[in-house]
Amino acid sequence: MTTGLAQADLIAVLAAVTGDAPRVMTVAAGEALPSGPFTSSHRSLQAGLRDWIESQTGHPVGFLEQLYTFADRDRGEDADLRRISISYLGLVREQAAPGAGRPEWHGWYEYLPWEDHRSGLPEGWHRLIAALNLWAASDPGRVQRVAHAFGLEGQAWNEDLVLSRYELLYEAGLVGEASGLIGAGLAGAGRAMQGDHRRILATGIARLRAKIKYRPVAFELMPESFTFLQLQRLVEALIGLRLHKSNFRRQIDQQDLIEETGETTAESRGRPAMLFRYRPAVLEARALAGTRLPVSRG
Amino acid sequence: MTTGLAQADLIAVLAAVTGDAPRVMTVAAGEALPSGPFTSSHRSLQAGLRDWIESQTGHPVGFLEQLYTFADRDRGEDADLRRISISYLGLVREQAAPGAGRPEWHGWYEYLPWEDHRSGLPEGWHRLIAALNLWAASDPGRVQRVAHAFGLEGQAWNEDLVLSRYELLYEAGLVGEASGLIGAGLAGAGRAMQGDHRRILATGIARLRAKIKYRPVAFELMPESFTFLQLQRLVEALIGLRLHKSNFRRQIDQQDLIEETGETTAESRGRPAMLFRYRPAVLEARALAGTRLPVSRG
DNA sequence: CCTATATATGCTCATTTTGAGTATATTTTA
DNA sequence: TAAAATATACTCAAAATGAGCATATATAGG
Repeated sequence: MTTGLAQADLIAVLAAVTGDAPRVMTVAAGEALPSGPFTSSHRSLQAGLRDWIESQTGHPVGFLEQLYTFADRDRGEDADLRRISISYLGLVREQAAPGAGRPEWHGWYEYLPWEDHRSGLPEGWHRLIAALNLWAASDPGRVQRVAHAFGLEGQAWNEDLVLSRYELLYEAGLVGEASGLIGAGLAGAGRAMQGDHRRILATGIARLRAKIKYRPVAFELMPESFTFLQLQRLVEALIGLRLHKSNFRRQIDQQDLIEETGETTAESRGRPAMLFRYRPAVLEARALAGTRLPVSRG
Repeated sequence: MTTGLAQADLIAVLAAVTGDAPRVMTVAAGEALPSGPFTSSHRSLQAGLRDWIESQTGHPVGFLEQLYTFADRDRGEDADLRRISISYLGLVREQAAPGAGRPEWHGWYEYLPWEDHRSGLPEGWHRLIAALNLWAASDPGRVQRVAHAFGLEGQAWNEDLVLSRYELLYEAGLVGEASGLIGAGLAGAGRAMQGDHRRILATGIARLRAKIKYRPVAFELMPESFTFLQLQRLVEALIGLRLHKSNFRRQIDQQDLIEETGETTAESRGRPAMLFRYRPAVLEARALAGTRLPVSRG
């Protein structure tokens, strides 16, 4: 056919953070991302998805951004009618699930355990790398790509390369979806999802990790008031790395992103921490990092 | 309807640079971006678009990346069947157009003249800003947004905010599309395009300007060998700003992105410049800028 | 009450990166 | 041969970053 008719779906990567566990909203007992047909009952994609998410989670979506549109033939069952999936990344302040449990939240490192480096190398890392290296050994190009994506052979671990890593594992047949068996596969290779949902999750995490460096998106996931350490733990959860405490502090308050509420926490032992709130007015006014280019003045 | 059936189109922002003029491929006498229905004769979106572009331009597309998927109701003529447009950004090394002229290349600042600050403030700038301010005056929020997007009132010009600026001009009714009249509008407000094509162009330019800061995409637009100044002029054309010559040099060769070919140019007067070539091998190996976060070692 | 421990917050300092400008080299043109 | 034009190389202050240490204020246990 040449008409361009297609079946259009929406699919969402909805992220929230509880304590130090980043989570993603799932359906089908944790084996799929929420999705559904794109109906014309809403003005726009964005507005429709927003309403739908709010009805599901019971809470407004602070941040919602289009991720990617997939339309590969092998995604469709019907050979004539193509399936187009438009994916979105949304950030919500997590709450107790409404209706006691329908949309389930799962820790996203269940699905991508090799992405969490907060406590050194994750469980199953060495076996996973060994298997990857075995697959790569025959081809110098593969060895190069694996070393780059996973930070081997003296190269630094780059937390943004989430999608490259997933794709390499997929090519190597090390994630369940590749063999068509959900839940199969190596220890350390994580839990599988239906179709290409885990790939979409990887895309969402990659986008979020990249974005957090130049846009204050972390605040979309925080409660109204919070301590510095809570903010740091949240960012660490998202990027899967530990941060340097006082340098993180310095960076945040140099940017004038937050202000004291005047109150302090009474929790835990140790000196009580000051509480801060986000200053959204600043967001628009700021130059937002921006240039790496040596712009000329005058 | 609730089936999610839709009419799917592809639309491309194809960019090239000639001398110091950035260009975009157009059809319909420069009033539209090239587009067409998405047919199932190709394995994937990307592959299909790539073939199509190569047949049109006669040259391979080096870089091709999905931009955004639009599906607003007001884009469709038929109320029942939604129209989904999947837009792409592609970079090509410009050549003489094949078939003597069918796909026309137009300088992209024809459409967005307020974006070119290489020679100070562009023509018509003051009238445009005056008109914007008039529109904004009634609402402090608008004043704030305009000042931020256009770098007024002490705020710095941020070359990445291409889309915000176009959207403000649209809201203010200062671009032709807003009134339904192509070619109408204020001097300095640029040439209009059909439908939302100019908005898609703005999206593409914004993406390219952002990307060039952390990915060596400029080389996709350069010839095989080139001088430092040619490279600088190309980057300046894309971001619409002048760069500091020796700092630009330093930045480029600190990154080991290029190497000498051993030859020099004989053109023009003055000392001949060394010729360089891009070292693509490095691309994969490099850490690619990355972190602005204070990652902790050990 | 005093001390050990835990957490929060502040400070220092060497190193690297950036911004801006100046100096030298090699060519063409008058 | 001098002047103009372009290319390439240095210099240096300011700002940002990375790493660690110091001080403040709480709790817990004796």
